[in-house]
Amino acid sequence: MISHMDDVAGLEHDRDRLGRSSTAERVADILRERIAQGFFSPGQRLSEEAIGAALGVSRNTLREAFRLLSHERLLEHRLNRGVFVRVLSTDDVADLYRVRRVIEVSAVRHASAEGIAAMREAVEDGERAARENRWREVGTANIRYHQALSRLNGSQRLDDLMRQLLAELRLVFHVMRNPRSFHEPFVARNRTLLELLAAGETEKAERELVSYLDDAEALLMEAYRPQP
Amino acid sequence: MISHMDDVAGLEHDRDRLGRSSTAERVADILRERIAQGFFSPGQRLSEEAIGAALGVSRNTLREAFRLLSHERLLEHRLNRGVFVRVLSTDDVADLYRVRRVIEVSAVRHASAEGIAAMREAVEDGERAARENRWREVGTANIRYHQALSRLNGSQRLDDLMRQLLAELRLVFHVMRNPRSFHEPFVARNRTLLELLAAGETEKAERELVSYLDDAEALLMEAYRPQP
DNA sequence: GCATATTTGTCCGTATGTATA
DNA sequence: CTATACATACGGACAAATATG
Repeated sequence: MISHMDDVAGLEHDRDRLGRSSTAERVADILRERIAQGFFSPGQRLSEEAIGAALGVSRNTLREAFRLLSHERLLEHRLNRGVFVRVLSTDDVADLYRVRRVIEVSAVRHASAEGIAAMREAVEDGERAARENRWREVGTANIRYHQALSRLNGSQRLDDLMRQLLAELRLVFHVMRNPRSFHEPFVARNRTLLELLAAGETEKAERELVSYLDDAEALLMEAYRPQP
Repeated sequence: MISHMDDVAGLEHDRDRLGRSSTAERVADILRERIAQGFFSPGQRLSEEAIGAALGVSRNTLREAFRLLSHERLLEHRLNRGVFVRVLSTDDVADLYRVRRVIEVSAVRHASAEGIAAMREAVEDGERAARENRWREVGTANIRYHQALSRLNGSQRLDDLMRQLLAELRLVFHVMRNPRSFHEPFVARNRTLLELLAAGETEKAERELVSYLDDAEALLMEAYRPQP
């Protein structure tokens, strides 16, 4: 019943969630979640027919959902070939970290008390999850931490960009076979950066952040070597 | 003949341009250009039927083009109401300038010889156009100048963001009744910033840039007062 | 407030073009 | 080179929402 012929990555479980605002957006929400959680792997082709049937929507509607996700760079649209889950190149990863440096370094210079409080919550959630060996939640808290950091800029558009950017990076995180070794070092460094900001040590914080991002990028690149 | 019943803002003139890659993208290119040049005004509703007929494409294809432009924030999609040319609020303008400050200030810190050369070309084009009172081209050169500045960051994603951001700002530029008074002061300031960068005066350049953007924003806000 | 006309949202069937085995 | 599978694009249909009188 759960896995009959038309089922695609368990999509039929989401079928009942179709009932609110715009159909295409709801389909996009479902697919976005599936991609983030790794049910669809980078490079995999998403068939219009199979997914449309599994979700019970027409191909026209599904194509609109594909468009949405293509513009978030989670899917890649190749003309007359179909849509594929995005495969990030090492150049893509490098570019994502260039953008992170620009946004997050700027955020450090706009630090405010309320903003820092939101970061503190994320740090503590991460520390708690780490103590209990829930490494996936450590990763989630880490993303929340960097979103809170980005929010110091006070710009909705930069928040959106950051959210999209971190969603893209999750495509890469799935290649890390050992989530603990990837997340563990940054639990303490999130705390370090936070306390530097709280103490008003802007320049030290900026240096720590740049080194933090350099190290994270290097770690990711190392694990990502095999791919093109 | 030029203006018969089905004609919408002269769209039929673009009909022969339909012949290359993906139809929806080509339609989006045409509409994007029309919006940038002010043929469609902010707040105006774009009828699926009228434009589809004018361009000779089906509603499904046109809707895909609308999606593309909605995600570039040039169009706004209201459920069951249709798509409208985006109307920027003063908050939107403020946010756009916040993003510009982050990206362009960061760019100043990444200045390189080749990048500065591209900026110099744009400056000289602008100065030439200003001497010959071609104020619209002054505006175009100014946009090229800031794109070249942004490119100093060395990030494709930031370039894309900047391009989109400047396209959004053009929605606002159309409310300026006197393009000369808006563009003229910045011809000289573009030159000033360029020479500071070329001389390696990074800190002075950063201060000049921030003051530049503050002034531009204030000027725009002033002209934009009436709207919500 | 009601009834009608218009427009969008969604789906379907089909013909054509394109890539790949 | 042929065959197959698939995406692209069209046109028509109907329901639902909205605008208009």
